[in-house]
Amino acid sequence: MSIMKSSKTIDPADNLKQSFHKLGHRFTNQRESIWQLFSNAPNGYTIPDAAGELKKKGIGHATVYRTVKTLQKLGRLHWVHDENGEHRFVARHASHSHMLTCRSCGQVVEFESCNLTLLEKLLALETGYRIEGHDLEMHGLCPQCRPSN
Amino acid sequence: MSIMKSSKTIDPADNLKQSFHKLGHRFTNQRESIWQLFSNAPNGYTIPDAAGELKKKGIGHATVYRTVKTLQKLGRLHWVHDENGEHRFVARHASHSHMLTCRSCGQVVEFESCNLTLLEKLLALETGYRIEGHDLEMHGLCPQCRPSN
DNA sequence: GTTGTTGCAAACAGTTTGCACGAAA
DNA sequence: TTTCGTGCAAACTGTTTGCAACAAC
Repeated sequence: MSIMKSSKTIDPADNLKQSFHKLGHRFTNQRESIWQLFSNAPNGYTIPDAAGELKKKGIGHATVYRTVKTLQKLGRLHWVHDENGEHRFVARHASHSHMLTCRSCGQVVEFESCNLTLLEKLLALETGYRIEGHDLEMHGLCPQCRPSN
Repeated sequence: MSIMKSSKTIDPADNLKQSFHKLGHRFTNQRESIWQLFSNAPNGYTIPDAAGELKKKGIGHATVYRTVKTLQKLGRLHWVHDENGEHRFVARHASHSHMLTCRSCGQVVEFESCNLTLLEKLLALETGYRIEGHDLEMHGLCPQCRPSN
């Protein structure tokens, strides 16, 4: 059994409309375009870069900022940290997933498994915190960027 | 045996000078002040907030930005994500550690254990990546902010 | 004395906000 | 028709850079 993304896939694109409606938001052409851009970009985009692309379609950058925030809230976008610490936003296709990124070319691989529930329980016991969640990012070099030895 | 920070503590403050020298950097009063500020702040600071504090001592904000980067490179500072996604920098007292933050008051607890080596090996096998490291953050509510039930 | 570091100011980049117009429900 | 979303521009915040004076070595 693989630990890669596979099961429990998020509602496909045509359900995006309903996701917006559930939050009381409208589903506009702009919002669909913005989601399409990220969804088709395996390495994601920083917001300024995405706004640059979307400007070609006449979408203003303020709209991009506003929509990325909403898509984050909906769990559709997830960020990873660039080399320089910038946030790059990547489409998320599973309800709980993490990202493995290549520090050289930026390629992103999504994975679902993480054995952190035990750690969360221990931390809760030792600290008294109510643990609500975790953020995990893996980084390294992808097969193409890795020295071939 | 606790999973909290305890063992393998980083060189204490008087060795900070040597850490800078190892990288060919000078150890100035400003750099010491900046480290002191973070080191004494359990919840850390965003850079603008830290710069605000340090301005009282006549330290310019450009110096704060430059020094925080260096302290990061030295492994002395580590960031956590604020509620709004801002980076808050926290002093790190162990060579490998992660942060558990309270989403309400911002309190930060440092911990060392994380059982991620197995996951890293599996991911390497499945993806062909050479895994170089991981970033893990836990978040929740601290005992003071947690509803008392 | 040499060279890296600082503070200042200015430039720059990233993000948010106000508002009249337009589009979704 | 009502209300929310959009684009534009302006304001704002965060970050970097150039440079002369200064301090660490």
